[in-house]
Amino acid sequence: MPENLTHREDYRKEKKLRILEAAARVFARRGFFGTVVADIATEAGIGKGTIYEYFDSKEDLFFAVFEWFVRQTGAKTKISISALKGSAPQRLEALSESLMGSWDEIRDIFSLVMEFWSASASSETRERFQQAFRQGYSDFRGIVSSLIRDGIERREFRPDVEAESVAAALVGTWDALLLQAWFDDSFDHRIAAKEFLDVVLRGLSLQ
Amino acid sequence: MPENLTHREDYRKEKKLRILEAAARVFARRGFFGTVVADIATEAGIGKGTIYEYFDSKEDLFFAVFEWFVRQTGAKTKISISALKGSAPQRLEALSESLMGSWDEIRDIFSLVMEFWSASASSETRERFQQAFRQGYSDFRGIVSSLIRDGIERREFRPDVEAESVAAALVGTWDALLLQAWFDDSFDHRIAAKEFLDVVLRGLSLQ
Amino acid sequence: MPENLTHREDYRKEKKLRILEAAARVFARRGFFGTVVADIATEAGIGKGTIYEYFDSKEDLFFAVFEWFVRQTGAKTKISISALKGSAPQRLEALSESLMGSWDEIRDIFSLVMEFWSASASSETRERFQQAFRQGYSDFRGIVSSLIRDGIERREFRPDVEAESVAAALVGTWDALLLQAWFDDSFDHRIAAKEFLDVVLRGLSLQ
Amino acid sequence: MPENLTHREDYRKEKKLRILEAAARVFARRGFFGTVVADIATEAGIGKGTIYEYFDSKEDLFFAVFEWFVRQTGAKTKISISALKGSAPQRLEALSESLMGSWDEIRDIFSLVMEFWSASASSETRERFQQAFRQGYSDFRGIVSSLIRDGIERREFRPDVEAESVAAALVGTWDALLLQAWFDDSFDHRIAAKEFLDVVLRGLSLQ
DNA sequence: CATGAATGAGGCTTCATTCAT
DNA sequence: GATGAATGAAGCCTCATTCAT
Repeated sequence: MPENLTHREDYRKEKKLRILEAAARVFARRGFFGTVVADIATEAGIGKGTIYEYFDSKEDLFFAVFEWFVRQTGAKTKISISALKGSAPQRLEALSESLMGSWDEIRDIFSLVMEFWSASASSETRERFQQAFRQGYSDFRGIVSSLIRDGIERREFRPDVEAESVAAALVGTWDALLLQAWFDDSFDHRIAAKEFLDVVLRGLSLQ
Repeated sequence: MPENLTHREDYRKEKKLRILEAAARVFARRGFFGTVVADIATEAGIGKGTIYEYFDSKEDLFFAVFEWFVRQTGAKTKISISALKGSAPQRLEALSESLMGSWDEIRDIFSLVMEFWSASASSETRERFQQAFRQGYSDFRGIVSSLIRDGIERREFRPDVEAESVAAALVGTWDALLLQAWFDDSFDHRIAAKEFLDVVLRGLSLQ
Repeated sequence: MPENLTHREDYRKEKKLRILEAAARVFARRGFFGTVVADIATEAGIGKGTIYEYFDSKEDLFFAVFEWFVRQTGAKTKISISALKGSAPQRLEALSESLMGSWDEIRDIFSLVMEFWSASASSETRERFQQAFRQGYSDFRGIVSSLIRDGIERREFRPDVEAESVAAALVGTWDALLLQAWFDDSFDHRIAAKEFLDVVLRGLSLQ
Repeated sequence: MPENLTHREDYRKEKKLRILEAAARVFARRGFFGTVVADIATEAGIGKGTIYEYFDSKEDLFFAVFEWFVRQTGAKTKISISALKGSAPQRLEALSESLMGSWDEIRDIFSLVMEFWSASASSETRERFQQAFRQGYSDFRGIVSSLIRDGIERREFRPDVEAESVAAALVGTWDALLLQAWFDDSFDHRIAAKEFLDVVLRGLSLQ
């Protein structure tokens, strides 16, 4: 019986994931308000009613997609960051390149991020989303600032650098460069990131 | 009669502006989809139908707000930039402070910007909005990069600096810092901007 | 003063007629429900509000157009009929040709007739219109049947002919032939009327 | 599963028909523009939204009613005509009586026909309806004219009769007699048709 | 568990009519 | 008298959600 339950749970979990993936695609394509629940069902190859067996509402599903997406992205980022080697500047460069390089993956879901932002700007879920964003940005800022502090301790960066501020700005820069790439195909965010980080690293350096 | 016509036209133009302002407030508060046309009418203190005497549709009104907003912001920015004096680094600092300082004004309309982004992420108006954003970013990038090139020519910045890339990144950074401030009250974007620009200017400097 | 009043009345009467004519054109073009009062004003080259100085409502105007049209058509028909000369068969033929021949004039207002019919099929004015139609048809039937009775008395038609029935049918035939011509350009109602009347006259004749 | 599908399809088809019938009643009662979609739903005993599960729009439903009605009427007429026996004159008399006799059935849907005419006189569907009318009239004309040609061949009618013209006129006469009966209760279309056909048949006869 | 038929609240938009100028 | 700006009732349609099968 426990095994049975487990099987059933596995089944549900897998199905839930299928719906999640389908929903992510449709939301990214059409936006939250532009998306019709029936479309998600069609995309997932199931009946309309089935979605409500797994999620309470369209909004609930939307937020589940959001959380799933954030968790996924966060996990990937943490893994790639923890794998970084070398000096602080080298690690920052590697991080930047990793972020900018994942563009091809990110571009498909950037529309989704825009939707999350949008949802955070309106509707009652505003607070819910804002908090999640706050958290996500904060986590990332923390990682980068600890990396910078590490550099300061190792005497790779100037001691009077405000790690928190620089981290916040850098995170923002990367985000905004991806944004510019998103709505402007001709914009090369990789070069911009590389050149800019060069300047920043020089500014951080002891000399 | 020409005078009469002029009067009428003035009247209509002014009324259109009043509706625009009311719409901007409501759209900022509730988002495009969260906004009900009746709310805009109430906010403007007029009847529902009157809006349709001045705008073809809710979407039309929304885009009109957008264009009006972009035009306004763009004009203000250009004026404040043209007024900048001093060396290139000084001008960049002044620009940064000016942007970050206008936060109190901007914060009220940032929600509106989010809405425009949102609208650009979905629906058929996507292209319309994306292009406007592209243009806006591109304009601003151009201003900042010419400022940097100016600095290079004046030997205030290193000659091997990629003005375009740095400009794109800086513009993005400011944008993203405002964004972080927008959804995180405890985040001090002014300090972050100041500290970060310090680093960047040091990185740009000849030494 | 009486002269003054007369002038004013003349002015009003003429203006009313201008509105009537404009309304007839627009109603014929777009139908009652498809017509927007503003269009009539534009067509008449006046302001929207002015119409309500001369007519109580859109429906009132519509009915006024109808009555004006019926009066006009009726008057014309009576005149042309009273001018008919010759034997009863000859007068029927002349009448038929006159009716069918006025097609080029009628075709432009047939849409209007359709609208009147339509209005009679729906809305509260149903009864109003139905009665007018009844009256119009009845008048015309009366004219034709008296013409036929005249023929019977003159021994040009068989004595056992039911004048009323034949008149009703003939009137209907002409009406329906014009209708067919109206929605089928390739249909030649003149030939059909002529050939058919030939048969009918032969059927009415003593031999 | 195929059986299941068939069941579902049957169910939908039947439901669609129920809506069609309800819509026909309401449209006949109130006209196209006078009809509110909610009324149809009430008449059909279903919810407003359900109608849109089966028809794309009010106009679509209206045209579906029209087609259904035309198909039904056409089918009935063809059947009754093919069942006619006897000489050509006898068959024409039988046809006339059959048409005039079905008045009690027709009267309830004549309002509907008026609505179709109305719809054909306005809006973009004009062409759609006009063509259907053209077709219907043309079909009927064809049937009657072949009946007449048959009579000519059998030497029951004069050889110089223009079958097409007479057919067109006869069809029109019947139509118009029903029309007169529709808006004038006191008008006896049966007698008029009988008496008139007498005259026409006499006119068609060899003597 | 899965489904899709049914629903009705709610939103955008139209337009006849009014009325201040 | 003439005008057109203003209005709000009313209608079509969408779509998230429910629920019987």
